Amino acid sequence: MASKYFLNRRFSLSNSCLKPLQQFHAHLIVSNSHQSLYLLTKLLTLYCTTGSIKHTHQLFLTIPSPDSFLYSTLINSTTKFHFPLHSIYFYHRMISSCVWPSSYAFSAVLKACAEVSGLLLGRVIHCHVLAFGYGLNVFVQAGLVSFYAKCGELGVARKVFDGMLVRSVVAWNSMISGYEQYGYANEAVGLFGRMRDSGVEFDSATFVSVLSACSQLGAIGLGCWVHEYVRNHGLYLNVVLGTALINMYAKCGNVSKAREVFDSMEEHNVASWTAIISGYGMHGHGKEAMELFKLMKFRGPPPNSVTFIAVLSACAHAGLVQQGREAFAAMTRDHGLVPKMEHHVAMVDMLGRAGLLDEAFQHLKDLDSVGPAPAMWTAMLGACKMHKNVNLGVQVAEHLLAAEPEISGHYVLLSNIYAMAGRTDRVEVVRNMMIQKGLKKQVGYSTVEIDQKTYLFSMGDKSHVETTAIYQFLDELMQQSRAAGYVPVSESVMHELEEEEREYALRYHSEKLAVAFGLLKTKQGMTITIVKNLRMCEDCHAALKFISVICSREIIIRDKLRFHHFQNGSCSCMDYW
DNA sequence: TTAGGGTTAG
Repeated sequence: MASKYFLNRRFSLSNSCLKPLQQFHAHLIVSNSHQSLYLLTKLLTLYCTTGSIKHTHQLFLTIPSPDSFLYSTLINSTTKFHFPLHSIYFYHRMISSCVWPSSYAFSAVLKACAEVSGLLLGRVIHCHVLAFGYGLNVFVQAGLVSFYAKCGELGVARKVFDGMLVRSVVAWNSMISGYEQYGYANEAVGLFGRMRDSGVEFDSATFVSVLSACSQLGAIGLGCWVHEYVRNHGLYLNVVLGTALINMYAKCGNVSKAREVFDSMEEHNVASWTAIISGYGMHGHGKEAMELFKLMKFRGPPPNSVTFIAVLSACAHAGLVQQGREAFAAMTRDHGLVPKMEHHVAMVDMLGRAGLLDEAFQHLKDLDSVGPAPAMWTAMLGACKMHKNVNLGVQVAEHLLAAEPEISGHYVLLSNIYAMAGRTDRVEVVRNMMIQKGLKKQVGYSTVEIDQKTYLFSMGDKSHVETTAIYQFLDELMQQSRAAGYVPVSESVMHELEEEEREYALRYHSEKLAVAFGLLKTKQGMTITIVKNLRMCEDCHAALKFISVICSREIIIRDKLRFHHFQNGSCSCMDYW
């Protein structure tokens, strides 16, 4: 319903804008001005602005000898209004008509290539850049850096970037953003450090990418530095920068700071609303997430598909099943949004976590006609493990292993389920299957940030210079924990491939090492924040409750799915994860 | 004599 409304609206908007343009065009012909390339260029741009590529193209075909400027403007406009294929077509027309391209044409067509992920085409255009002598043009070079970075060719992007004699802020931003977008957050932060040293002035786009990198790393120290800089230099907190800050604070463990930023922003859009709802959700604050969602419906922009993923996920992590069901129904009923696979995954996850395994399974089976995605089976399998339903778990795992036989995580989950049921014979079978297929358990790692520097630990890691002190301190902590009543949860390591690794693995999981290091390196009373790439294991979850009491510290762990705040012997997730 | 490259939520 809603999309139909927007379609009609767009259609009528185009129509109402087109008429005066057509009148203007008619006027040009009547007054014999239709030979003026200047006026025709203007008219082409305006047609493009209305979204009517058909009229733009038709007008172009009537122009006998377009010049370089007209082509550049046309390529630029078609790219700007998201007709990348037309942009590439007009570029081709220009080259084959032997019109000498300007540097402007290259910036624009490279952007169009990036939009369609046309790596091969972009490479050809890179050759043209060199052939036409624009290899050292600052704008074209920045365009190339941006193009290669967006296509994930970070090495090539970096080569062009390093070869620049003058590096504009946009070139720096493109390179930093490329690293961040492809998950190389450390490289993004590192390059930002070099940018600081080089004396180039940052702008809000620099900070948006750096803040996203901080979010990935849990690097709140650097994130706060950026926030301070923005405040001290009077940079306007636009909606994009504000959203990046909300996301950074939420993902670095400080959701109340995220809320402060949200409240201080002059303008909110659907992304900023979604960011704060999602932030509350990942910390298990479902009530606050739903209150904001209510407020959004009352005075914000209409929620979109991403907003509903955040809402359903917030309900899942807080056990708000009824509200989740209602939101799922409202999605189509009130907002005309068709649930995508991600929404179904969130529903299965929510119902499964709440122990409503039959309903979750039914939701999954109802999608049989379209074929439920592996992610739905994964959510279902996770729920079976959580609620110790071995029979259903095995049934679900069979589907999942048939669909994705190469994902080691599925085998690990299944072996956990067998281990819980005491079926060590089956654990062994699953383990052998993994060995036969040459699959290895995904390596878990945890990071902790101290004085704006991020330290990474993996299981049994001994690469750190202070390894001896860290292990000694961790052993002391575990000893004190045991004296206080902690019992190791050995199930958590049943999936380790080698027998002798188990005891060792349990004692020196990456999150325990990162916590020990964090405690050693920070002052008493300071909160420790750890980021883990996988879900945290049950044993570490149990141990950290004790450690939070022994050290009188708040310990925050962000795992693959959500946040855990350990304080005074309990966790904010209430063991509901 | 008209114009450019970079940035948010899952």
